[in-house]
Amino acid sequence: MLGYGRRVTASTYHHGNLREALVSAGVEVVREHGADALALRDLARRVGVSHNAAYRHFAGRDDLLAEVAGRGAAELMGTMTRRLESVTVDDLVLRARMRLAEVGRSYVEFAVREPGLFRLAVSAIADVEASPPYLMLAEVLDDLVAVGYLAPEARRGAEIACWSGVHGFSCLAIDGTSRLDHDAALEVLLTTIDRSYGATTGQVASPLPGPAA
Amino acid sequence: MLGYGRRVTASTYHHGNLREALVSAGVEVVREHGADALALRDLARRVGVSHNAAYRHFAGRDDLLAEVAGRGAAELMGTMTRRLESVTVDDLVLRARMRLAEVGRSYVEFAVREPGLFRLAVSAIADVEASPPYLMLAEVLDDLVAVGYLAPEARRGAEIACWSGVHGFSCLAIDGTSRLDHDAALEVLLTTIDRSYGATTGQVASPLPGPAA
DNA sequence: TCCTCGAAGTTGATGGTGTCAACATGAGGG
DNA sequence: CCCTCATGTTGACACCATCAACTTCGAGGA
Repeated sequence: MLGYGRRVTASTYHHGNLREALVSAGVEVVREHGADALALRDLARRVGVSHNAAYRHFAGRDDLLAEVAGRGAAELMGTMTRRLESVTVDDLVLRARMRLAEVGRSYVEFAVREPGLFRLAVSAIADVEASPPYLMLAEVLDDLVAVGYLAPEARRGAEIACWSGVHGFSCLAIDGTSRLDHDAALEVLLTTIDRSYGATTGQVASPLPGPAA
Repeated sequence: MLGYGRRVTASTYHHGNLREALVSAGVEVVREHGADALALRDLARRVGVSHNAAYRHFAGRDDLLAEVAGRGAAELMGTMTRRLESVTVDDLVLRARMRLAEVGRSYVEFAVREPGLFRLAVSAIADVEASPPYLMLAEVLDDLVAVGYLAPEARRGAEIACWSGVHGFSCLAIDGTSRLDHDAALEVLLTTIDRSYGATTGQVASPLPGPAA
């Protein structure tokens, strides 16, 4: 037997599940107070184990933080994927445009909803051009070219341009003390990008439908 | 006399200049190692004063950090202003477009050159819509409308959209481990914005001149 | 069945940090 | 000339990360 599923509330010497318990406690702390507030000793206390127990499962604080960052990134991509799939429109061009906008909206909304996890996840991105958000954008942008809305000559580097826009908006919205969350501002940003891309194929910007509401 | 200009290397009991010495030491630390690495005790050591001396001039670590953030913000605005004024082109429309691009370039370049100060300065922004970068963008965008490149209907919210783009690019470029500094990517972003604004008045995007080089 | 061996958890120490409280100094105004 | 009080100092406390040495206990072989 694999030794998991230890009996509840039994204070065994061996926790049996420490690694997972620490990570999920870590996620909770980062969610509520940010990555700076994560302390190994505090986590150990919460889980009911002594300080230093964590060192049997993680090389140190940074290692645990990296694991938490992974959870955050996974959560972000999960919600983005769901939102992408929720776009159901028949017109191919409109559908592609709305998918791009929805990627941006879901990204920003996650950042605002989970600033702690968001900041940590982003700070852990090693290779920008190999990261999940980049790859998702790449797909959506390819589609935009395929349906004839974005000109192939303007395709190169579009991932970074789009990501920069929504990422910067997210940071401005959650950084510092004042919150800029005005939905209208985000729609302006998304419209700006959409208009620019339409212009590459001479299409006048028909208004982009707003959020699903 | 104002008690300043104390004699060099004289180990007086009263430093005479502690506040300034602490702040500039703080700027140096943040510049080289980031805000997280700033420790009051370390600063005191560098300045040759005992721990706790700083508490005669600052309420605590956060207070000192705020002062350093102010210095960073001032430096950022200084370089941006100089770069803005360096745009000397006769054609009014082209000049306005280049000024917008130059705001973006100088912002990103500062972030890449001084990531520690940049991050700290941005994190200290209290009211986004009253911050110096926002106000500078507002001026440039007003100009863009005045010369007939940006349509008045598309003017609203443009500060946030532009700032989001360059800010996000900056963050992606300096965050995490891998650096994305590819100049070409920034030009793509600036072109995307420029094209979008030109489209609002039906102007086809004549290529935007690259960096002064 | 028993025994051992190593993974998992514990205790303790070291050196770092921010911050409070009480004390010491000495420069400048009365 | 001396007194005052802003400016520095010393000491203490409570945290923290991390290393080293010790303890426990579960699983697998004899």
